[in-house]
Amino acid sequence: MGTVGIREVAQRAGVSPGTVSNVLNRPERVAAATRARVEQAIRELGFVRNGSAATLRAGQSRAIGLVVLDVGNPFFVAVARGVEDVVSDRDHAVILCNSGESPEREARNLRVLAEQRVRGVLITPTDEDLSRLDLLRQRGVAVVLVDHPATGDVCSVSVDDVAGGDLAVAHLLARGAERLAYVTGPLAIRQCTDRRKGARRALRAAGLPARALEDVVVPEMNASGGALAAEKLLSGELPDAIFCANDLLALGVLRALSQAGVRVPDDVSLIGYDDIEFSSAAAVPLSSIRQPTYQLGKIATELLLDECDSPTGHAHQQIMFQPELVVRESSR
Amino acid sequence: MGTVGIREVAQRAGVSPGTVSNVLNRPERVAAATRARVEQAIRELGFVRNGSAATLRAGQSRAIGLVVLDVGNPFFVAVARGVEDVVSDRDHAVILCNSGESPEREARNLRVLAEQRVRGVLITPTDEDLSRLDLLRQRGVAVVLVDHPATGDVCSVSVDDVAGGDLAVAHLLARGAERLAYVTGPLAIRQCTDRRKGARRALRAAGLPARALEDVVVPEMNASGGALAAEKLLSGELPDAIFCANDLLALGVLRALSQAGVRVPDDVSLIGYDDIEFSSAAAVPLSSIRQPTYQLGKIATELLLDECDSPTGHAHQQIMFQPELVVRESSR
DNA sequence: CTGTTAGCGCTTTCAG
DNA sequence: CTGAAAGCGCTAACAG
Repeated sequence: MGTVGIREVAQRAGVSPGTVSNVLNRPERVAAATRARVEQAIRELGFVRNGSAATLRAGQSRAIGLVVLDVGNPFFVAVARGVEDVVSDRDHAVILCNSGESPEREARNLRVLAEQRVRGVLITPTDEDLSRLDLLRQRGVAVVLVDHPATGDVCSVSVDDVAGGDLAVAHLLARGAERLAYVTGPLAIRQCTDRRKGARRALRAAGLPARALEDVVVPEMNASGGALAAEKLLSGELPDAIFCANDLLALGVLRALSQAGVRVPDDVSLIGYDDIEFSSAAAVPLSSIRQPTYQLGKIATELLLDECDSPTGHAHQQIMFQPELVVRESSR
Repeated sequence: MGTVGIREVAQRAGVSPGTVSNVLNRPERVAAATRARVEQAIRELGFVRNGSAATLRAGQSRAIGLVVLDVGNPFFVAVARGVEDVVSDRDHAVILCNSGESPEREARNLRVLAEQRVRGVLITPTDEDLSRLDLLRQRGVAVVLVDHPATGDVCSVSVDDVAGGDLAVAHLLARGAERLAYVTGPLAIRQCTDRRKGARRALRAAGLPARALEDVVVPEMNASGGALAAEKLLSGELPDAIFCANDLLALGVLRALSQAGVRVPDDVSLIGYDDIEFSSAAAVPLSSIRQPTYQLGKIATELLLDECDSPTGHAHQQIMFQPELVVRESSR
């Protein structure tokens, strides 16, 4: 396998390696005729630029990292689309990493991204401990928090989860629920605790005690987790209404309840969170809290690239969107 | 930002750069005491190895590429999980790329992967034209086709789509359907044509002419595509049964039909393909054709890494799984 | 507008 | 078991 480098191309086109590099990176600085010769040589030789060499030279690559909690969750897929669209406009690449809600995997992912010398990282952290990010930031890698509000010297783009939890539970209460359950993933996940905080606020506003809302914690925020939660609920006295920390959980709850002969919303009301596409198509169309997912990814990426491009004259900002209640059959 | 390289670590630990490299890559060849000193220096300095430099030196990176048709499709997400699990066991990384069913984006993705000097590529091609892959293969990059049967000198792992199409339509016919529709994405996509081939085989076996199955082609294999197909179907006389080339399409069809007041399965039977998790939770639980998705990713990756590890003593093989019919409400 | 050149940080022989 | 040194392929600065 003859190594085809910039040297060989240069030789074939009768120019110097520097000129080939210019054709690749700043074509406008090369005379049209020379450029054409070089481009032909590139084609004939099947030359493909060595990205590692370029990255090594430049000190950083033309890529950013995106670390999400669950690639299997359509919520994050939608965010990723927003990221992808902005990034490819600017001729960068996205390295998509999945932490699977595990801090250890998150740390591994961050190390790989650091090794790859990405320009920046978009991340939905697995927990409150942001010290893992310092590894990156100290090295001059820009970081933007996605779906996680920041407090200080870092950009973030998020949605008001307290408001969302409030919205969801206020709605259930308005429909007459008195005993509620909150089905959630690990409480180390910020989204989970914030949504609960909002739920409790709604309870207080209605004059109900916090114990009117029972927590059902499961290890994974997916349909299996939901099924597990439903089992727990079925083993006791069913509540009037169930608020799930995301739609995947709600879908799992819905299925398990139906199989047990419990009717939604007649026997129990149900509301999810995220308003993923599948929710409206569920056996019982699911009420949910909608978030501007694509926007989340888009804005976060713009913030990140802005920080990369002018590390000095960049003011960190925390952007927070408001969620929206979507009422469907499951809580009607 | 003080650049912390292997040099600085070496200096601090009082050893040579070569020794630090050995600690990183072949720790067993370094005396325990020396190793401990080096590891401490690494920690104290917050050293992170420069992956580009290592890749440049090695000629290839410890990463493989995975190019899928649609990251938004749970089918590919499941495949990706299989890939991820094998790869991380072997201390490699996955670069996930989305072609979005577009040959142009596929070509772009492949170029990036070539530039990154990945060891190998797993790909579900957008069309029959595999020449785009030669760019890689000529450069010694191993390639395995995923969900796409190969014919010759390349590995592939796939599921028998002709059998799947046959299974689906034979089932619909057995339930008494006489006029059918096939809702599909672009026929350039192999899966789409193979499933149709199987469908027609079932028709023949039942003594029906090929025209008993009307094609409804939409540009994208997702829920919007399905809605579009439903519109077309509603503008004419509805068939007895609808076979969709994947579950996302079927879900879209289901929703659009329901909104138009058409009842499934009473007015029209419906079956999808892939048996994604959401299908069983749909408004009308969806019949579908199940494929061993996780296995697909797992086996493909094992084949790929095998080829990478012994490029010479590697025999290409084409593995084909059989799909399975799953009957639910939508065609009962 | 084009050529020359000096590394980017790491790994890997080859000596010691 | 450890050190010295060459070079992977590319780019950017400077000279012509």
